[in-house]
Amino acid sequence: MRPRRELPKAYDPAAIEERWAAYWVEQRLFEVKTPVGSHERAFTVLLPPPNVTGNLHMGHMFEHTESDILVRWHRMLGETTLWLPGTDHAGIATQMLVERLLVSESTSRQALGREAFVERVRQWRRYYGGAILASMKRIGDTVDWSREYYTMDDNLSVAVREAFVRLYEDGLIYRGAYIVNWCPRCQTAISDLEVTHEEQQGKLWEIRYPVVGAPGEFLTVATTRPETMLGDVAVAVNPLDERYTHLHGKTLKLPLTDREIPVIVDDWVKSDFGTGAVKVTPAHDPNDFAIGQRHNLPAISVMDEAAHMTAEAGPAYSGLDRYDARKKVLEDLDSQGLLGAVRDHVNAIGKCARCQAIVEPRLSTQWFVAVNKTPNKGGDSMAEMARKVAQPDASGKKPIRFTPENYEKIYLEWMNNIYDWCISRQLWWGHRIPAWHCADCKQITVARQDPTHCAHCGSDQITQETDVLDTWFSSGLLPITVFGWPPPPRQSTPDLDAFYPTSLLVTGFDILFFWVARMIMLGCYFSQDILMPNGSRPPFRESVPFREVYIHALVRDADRQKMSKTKGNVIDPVTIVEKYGTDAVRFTLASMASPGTDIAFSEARTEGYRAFANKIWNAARFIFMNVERAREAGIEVNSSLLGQTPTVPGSAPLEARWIVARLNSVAAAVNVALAAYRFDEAANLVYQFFWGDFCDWYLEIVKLRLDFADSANKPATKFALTTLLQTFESALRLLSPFMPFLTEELWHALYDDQPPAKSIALARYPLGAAHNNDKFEADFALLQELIVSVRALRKDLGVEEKALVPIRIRALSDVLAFEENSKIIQRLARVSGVESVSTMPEGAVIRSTPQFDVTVIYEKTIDVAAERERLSKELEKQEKGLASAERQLSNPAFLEKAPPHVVEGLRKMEADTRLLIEKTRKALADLTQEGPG
RNA sequence: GGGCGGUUAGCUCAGCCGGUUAGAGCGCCUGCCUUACAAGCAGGAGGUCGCAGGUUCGAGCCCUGCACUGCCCA
Repeated sequence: MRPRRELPKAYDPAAIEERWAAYWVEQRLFEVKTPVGSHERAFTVLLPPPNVTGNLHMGHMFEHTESDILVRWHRMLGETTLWLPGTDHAGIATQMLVERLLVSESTSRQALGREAFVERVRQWRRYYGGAILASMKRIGDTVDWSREYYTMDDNLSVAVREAFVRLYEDGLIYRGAYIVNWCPRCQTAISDLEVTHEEQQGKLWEIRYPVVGAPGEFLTVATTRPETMLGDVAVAVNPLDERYTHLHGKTLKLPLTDREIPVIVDDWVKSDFGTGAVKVTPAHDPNDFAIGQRHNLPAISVMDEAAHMTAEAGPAYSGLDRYDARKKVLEDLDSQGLLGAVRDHVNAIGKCARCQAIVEPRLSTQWFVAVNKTPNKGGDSMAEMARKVAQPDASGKKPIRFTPENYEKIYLEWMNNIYDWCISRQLWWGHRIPAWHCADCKQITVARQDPTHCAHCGSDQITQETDVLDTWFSSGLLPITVFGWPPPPRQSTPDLDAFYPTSLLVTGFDILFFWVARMIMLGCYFSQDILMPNGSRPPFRESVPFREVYIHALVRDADRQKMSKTKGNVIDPVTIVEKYGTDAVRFTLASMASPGTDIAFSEARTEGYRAFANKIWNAARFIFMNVERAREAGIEVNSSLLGQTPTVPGSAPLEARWIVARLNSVAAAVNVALAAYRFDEAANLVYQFFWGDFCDWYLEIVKLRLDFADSANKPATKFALTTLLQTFESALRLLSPFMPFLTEELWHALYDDQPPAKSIALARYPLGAAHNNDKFEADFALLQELIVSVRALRKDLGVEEKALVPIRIRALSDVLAFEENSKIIQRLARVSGVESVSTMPEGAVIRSTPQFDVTVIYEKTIDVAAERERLSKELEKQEKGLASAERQLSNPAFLEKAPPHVVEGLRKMEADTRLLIEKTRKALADLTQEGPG
């Protein structure tokens, strides 16, 4: 063993991170060949495709940190581990961005034409679309870059088309006129999920509609959107509302137009809202649309794609923007005396999630997936399948497990109320719908290959549908398409066999419905048709796209505010990474990631974890220094002894037995924590072990053993050095998933650049032994307690930091009396000599535990008042504890009902506390007697 | 309006589905440049677990109500 280089005194992440990041990619360490014929299950994770238009933000950093920790952990457990990266084409976002670019070039997509525009987007994506992928490389994500996918790749596009055609053939895709959420800025339909609702102070206007044939009589309606009245086709009232019974079946004159509209009755109308009479505009409101359907009413569109009034709105309004139209409508109504009361009214307004434009409900013809419909070929509807994933199957297990558990409920709640999914978008960028409209017979031809003739009448007057598919349609298919779907008929593909279902999906709550639910619906639906080798359908639990879903939290700023560009509180992870190092940022995020709680990202914490990295760095410097000294003394540790968790004989020094025991129990606990997605627990365990145990105690004691003098006991020195190296090497592996850069650097250095594998990420993770470590840990805890007591006594007595002082111990345990251990006490508590006595000297200032009393021999007197206060406080606490213990122990019901170990523990506590109280009282009395005042 | 979550030390959070005297990191106070580390070492202060009831031998944890707060859906 000969560490190759002197390490700089302070850890500088910038000096090593880019080098290792590049090394991991260049060496193709995390590429996975498809295992063939293996029955071992691979650990497979599909990365939620980041938006090609974006940059890495804190949310990604967090998601990737958690994913990478799990992926590295599984890989180090020896599993075939595949983390699959890629990007989706983000239809609306990308098109918006490129269109904006075109505007700056004084052109437009319309001027370019569809083909040229699409080519332009492809170009843009090639040059600028990889920002997040580049950042992923920089932060060390161990994905398999050889399998990177892009949803617009040819093979994936073919798959998307195949999926569409199959669903169409199965009767699950239809085209229909519906009210959709229309973004007048993006000029496309968007799904319900892409609309965000905001409360806003608006107004509720009352408008008087004259009753036909009853001069001077009006029916007053209330509306938040007066401009849509131009498209009214009826006024509805509740059938039970007696105020309007006399108007049932009457006709009204629609103001500002020359139309007459009927009064209809419908249960949906709430009598206590507004005036109890609601105008019905089927073309511009989803509820009105439903009423229109029920009552066979026409729908009149008074706005166009850009939310400008159409000719249908009448010559006075045609061409006006919707808000200008509102103003004018109100003015005109007012001037005709038809405007009634105006009230303030808070209403929720829908905005486009992409561009923030106010969404306009719009009647248009769109393509839908019928998620609640039984397919032609039989079997469950998509929604039924999607609900089944959360129900225990014959084996008693749920096909998909959600973490945190409550997301299962949220998921099911949505799935139970799901509507048909609008999958068409009026964009140019995306998968164009493979449907052709026939000019002659008006029928639709849907085909895998571009057709030349109508499948119904044979006409060649066919044109392709101009709409493209919702991006989520293609990303919903990813769990199967990335593995080569569609396979040849009724067969599978090697990748599907090896990797489907994937093991885990790590994602954010915000795309639970957008993406997770769609993957489940589409994944279950299509994989049911992939027959097993024996020709039967796969069991349902093998059809799900992933076995586990882990929903991570949201990263907020230090004040718990959601990060947003408009607030200007966005923390750029790359900036933070450059400042503190990737490892420190990763560790911060991991240590704060307790399930179900959002993270308030704190730079102070990151600073703390940079200090942690530095601590480990310096521990390594110390160790390497000693390896060098050992070599000079002719002691060398063979590197083949490293690489596994050390074991030590019972005859080894206490600190060696202890640190190995700690390593084992911590490693075991870390594995348990990671299995439960408790990143915070896992990180804190490693932190505590490395700093609190290894550095603060073990290293300080091991200094005693690293004696390289000629006169030294060489085998003992060599043993100490070996255990030190083994423990450190194991601890590096334990830490590696959390701090991959630092551990990679030190691991290579430890092996003098001749490590047993190309990367620590390919070494084995410490599992920890289950054997009983409690004895060594308890023995050592006693020693620690003694040392801390002496240090505290020294402070109380005002002993100078450097001074060595003798101590006296009265100990019940022989652990404290061992010759070897007294050396430890001397070094760590700066003691010149340990005297073991059977009674404590009278009047000495003493620290006591049930196990021992200790005093420091020093002439200086202590601050009597402070000491009295401390002792009194302690006594009070002890007495309180004793009282509570006595209360319980004297309660027969407690003795009868409480489990034995609790009663037992409380008895011991009671006895210990009694002893301590006695000691504390005596100390107080002595203090009063002896104290100079 | 419906649903879900949160309220524990100055701050950010744990507290393993009821069990001994409630923990951590950061911050704070005091003393130390002890040759791995001042991004450090050592010692310390700090909490009636949001409020009010209830269940229990036993409640930070379970139940009810209230207050405050966040999120999702309509």
